[in-house]
Amino acid sequence: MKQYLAEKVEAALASLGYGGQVIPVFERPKLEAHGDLTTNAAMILAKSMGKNPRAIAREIASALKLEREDVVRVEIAGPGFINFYFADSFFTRKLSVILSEGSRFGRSNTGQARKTQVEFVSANPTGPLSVGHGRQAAIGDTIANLLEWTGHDVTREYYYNNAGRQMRKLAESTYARYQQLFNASYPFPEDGYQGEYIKEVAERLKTERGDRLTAMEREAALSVCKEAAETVLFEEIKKVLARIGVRFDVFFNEDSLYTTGKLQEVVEEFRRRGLAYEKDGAVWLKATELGLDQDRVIIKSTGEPTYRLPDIAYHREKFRRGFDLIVDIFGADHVATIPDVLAGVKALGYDTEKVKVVIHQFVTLMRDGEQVKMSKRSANFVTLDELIDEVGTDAVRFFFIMRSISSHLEFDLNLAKEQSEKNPVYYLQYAHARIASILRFAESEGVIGPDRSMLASADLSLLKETSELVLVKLLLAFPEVVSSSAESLEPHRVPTYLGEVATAFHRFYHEHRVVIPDRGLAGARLALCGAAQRVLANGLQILGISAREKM
RNA sequence: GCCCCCGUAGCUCAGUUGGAUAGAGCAGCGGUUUCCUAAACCGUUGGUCGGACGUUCGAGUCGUCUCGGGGGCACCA
Repeated sequence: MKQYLAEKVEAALASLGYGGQVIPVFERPKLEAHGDLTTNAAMILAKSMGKNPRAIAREIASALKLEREDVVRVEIAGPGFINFYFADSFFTRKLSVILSEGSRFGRSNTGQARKTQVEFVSANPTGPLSVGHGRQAAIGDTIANLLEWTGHDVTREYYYNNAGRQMRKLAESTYARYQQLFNASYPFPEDGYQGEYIKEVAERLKTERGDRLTAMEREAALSVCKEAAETVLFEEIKKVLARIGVRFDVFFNEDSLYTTGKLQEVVEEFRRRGLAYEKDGAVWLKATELGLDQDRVIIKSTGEPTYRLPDIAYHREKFRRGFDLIVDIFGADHVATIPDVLAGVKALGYDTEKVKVVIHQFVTLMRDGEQVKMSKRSANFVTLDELIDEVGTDAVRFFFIMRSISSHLEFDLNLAKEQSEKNPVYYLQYAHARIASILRFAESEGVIGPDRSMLASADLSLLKETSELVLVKLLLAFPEVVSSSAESLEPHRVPTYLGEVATAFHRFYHEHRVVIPDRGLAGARLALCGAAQRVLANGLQILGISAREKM
């Protein structure tokens, strides 16, 4: 419809001699009284022409040649908006599309099968996933879903490092806990990982290998400990991710960049371009030459790379693997590293416009109106696993997604657990279940058959009530919500929209009985119910939340 | 000192990429069920969009400054 109007308005503009000076853009007005679509083309034109916007709007409106019966009214309003009003039948007719497309309704091909990578979580296997990782997992997976729904060819990727200092510390911590099982006074490293999970790994080692590690050389034993800890922790991480419905296509090991010489290649490339130099025994990246405020070390004087070098090399690999769109999802604590990495990749000749960095803010857990203090050292550290235990997977995913990514997220544990109307997850699921119940009832009354195929043949023009039409229009907006949400990488728009759908449905349900003696109208209303259920189900699927038949 | 995010109703947050009279949920107050799920619906109270200046037909949205909260500025990741 936008397409049709755009053509007509452009033709009108051309006939008035305004051709090419403005591209008419249409949007849905906030207020229903302002029509179904509106354009501000006249106001934009007024600026460059120095004329009265309302006068131009009137010119355009009278030059419009609309032959369709779908547009019932064109109005000039406010400072110079041109508002278009469509016939109710235009909307109700399109409702059948929802039923015929079913689980595909809302999908589009705006992504044009572009090879897309979404990198998220990327936690090193040094401990259990935190609540913050949980938010990232939910955001990443939902963005990946949205990109799939808009026709991208998506790879979900997890980047991790099982080498380096942190893992060394993990090995030493595990080794110490293992030794303590035989000798309680064995010293624990000062900056070791305190968590209980380390003790569990040690116990497991004891079960599997007895005391044999105590007799081994320290380095050899450490290597066994490292491997054991890594294996156990990664299993745990994957298990928790699976609990909230997140799976990855690729686990990319940072270490592979070392063993295949990729890091060296990048350093050589920087040298060749005159962007690397040595100072104080370290290798520096001339970041100042790339527009940043200070040069950065990429290889320490010890010979070890800093995190920047592998990150740059990794991103270079992303490009080399042929991704057209690269989405990185990071927590707010990583913001500072991004400019360096992007500048480095750009210096290597890659188009960093293809990299979209999504930075999410932190999560605070609230219990009984008080903030739950979380620190890795203390005992009240809440893991993602524990959070899922407490509130369930649907609530976890919903709560992590419902706020905009750039906002701090206040996670109210009491609310998430509450099985009542206050809980926004239940509100959506209830709407879906309620519709399922209506359809079951209609079936038991013999109004529709078990396969529900007759919904598609209902006479939708019978839908004339306000609350019916409000719902119809909202349902038809779903594909646009999906595509704009995907394009802007803002998954929170989906739950916001679904909440509106649920509200519109509940209102319709409250005002009008569905299963009524008038079989024609009953059929139309059942079709509307079916369409609403479909939109809710598809939306919930994008969010990775279950759509329930009963509650 | 510098960089990033946030500041909108008592609380938690939306706000269609600069549009028309700033919205929702919760909390408060008042209503709705002989009927397909009341985990629902309706009405109502509540605002200097942190503040100042600017950009323009038009600013919650953009720019500069400022105040407050959070995060970050290593040869840690």
